[in-house]
Amino acid sequence: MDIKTSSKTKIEVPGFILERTAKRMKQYFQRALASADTGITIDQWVILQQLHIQDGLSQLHLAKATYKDAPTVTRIIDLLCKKDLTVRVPDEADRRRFKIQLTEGGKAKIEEVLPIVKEARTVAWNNLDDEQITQLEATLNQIFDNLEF
Amino acid sequence: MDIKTSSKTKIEVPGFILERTAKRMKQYFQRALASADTGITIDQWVILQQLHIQDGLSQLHLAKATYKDAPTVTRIIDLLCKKDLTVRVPDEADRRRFKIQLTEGGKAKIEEVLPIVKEARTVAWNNLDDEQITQLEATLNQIFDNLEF
DNA sequence: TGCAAATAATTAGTATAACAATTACTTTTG
DNA sequence: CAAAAGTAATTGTTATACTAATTATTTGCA
Repeated sequence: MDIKTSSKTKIEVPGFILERTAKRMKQYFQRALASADTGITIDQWVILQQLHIQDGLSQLHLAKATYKDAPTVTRIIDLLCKKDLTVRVPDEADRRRFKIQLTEGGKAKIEEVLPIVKEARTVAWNNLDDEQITQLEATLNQIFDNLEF
Repeated sequence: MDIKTSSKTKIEVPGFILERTAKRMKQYFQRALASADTGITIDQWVILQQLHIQDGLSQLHLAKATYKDAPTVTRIIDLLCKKDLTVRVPDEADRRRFKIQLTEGGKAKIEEVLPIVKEARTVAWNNLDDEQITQLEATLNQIFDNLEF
């Protein structure tokens, strides 16, 4: 019995396909970062990338922008700070907050990692035309909106 | 500054949309299971569902069928066995293996959970026609294949 | 103004996931 | 047939995610 190729013995609902594709994509990006010895994970990259777009965000802003929750962001920032890629700057306007800022090392890390991520993207979207990607985004966003809570 | 609605300050590449949609879907199903007090997680459900399709699979077969890795399956089976939903039956043809079998409780749990999962699915696929779902599956499978390793 | 409610960050506990390494067993093959 | 190679399950470590609870601070409202 070969589970890998039998069709009647596999879960094939769209949700499962979505889940496994997202998982493999994440794994692929993760391995690309690991084999290039970047020293960061894909989730840490997502935070760095967000800071690249807009530096000095609070942790809660980062959480909302990246769809991660607050405890997760706390721990990712802990790791990024330990690696000297970011710093927590107290927000003097609200002493509960920090502004998370990229260090010079953090900015350098972004320059280092960006080509690796772009290369992985070209692999992922290979054989897909713009129309398909647009359609994919629209459908995914519809599902996302359906599941608003 | 409202991060939630500003478009220029958000990461909007297709991979990010895929990731966040898969994450929200998983979260939605997870909450449906939790609020109905099923006592299982969505990942445990995936294993149960696979056993429902084909009972008595080895852990490695389960891993391949569900795209989880072996250690993850070991730990999920540990939990399912602790809840008396499955049992590890030694495979006398190969003493390295177990056959994972549903208990009566496991079968009952599947009957209990299936309607909850089906209901969540109708919410997820709301506003999508069959053509869109077919297209979505095809595109996702193309991406999945692109990232074969 | 003062106190209750809300907010930002953190901590703790459990579950999932990747990877590496280990143990026990089976298959290959020399 | 015995040693080597391969396989199934497990264990350990690190990271991410969700929930709940805690602390510190700020805001809202009576």
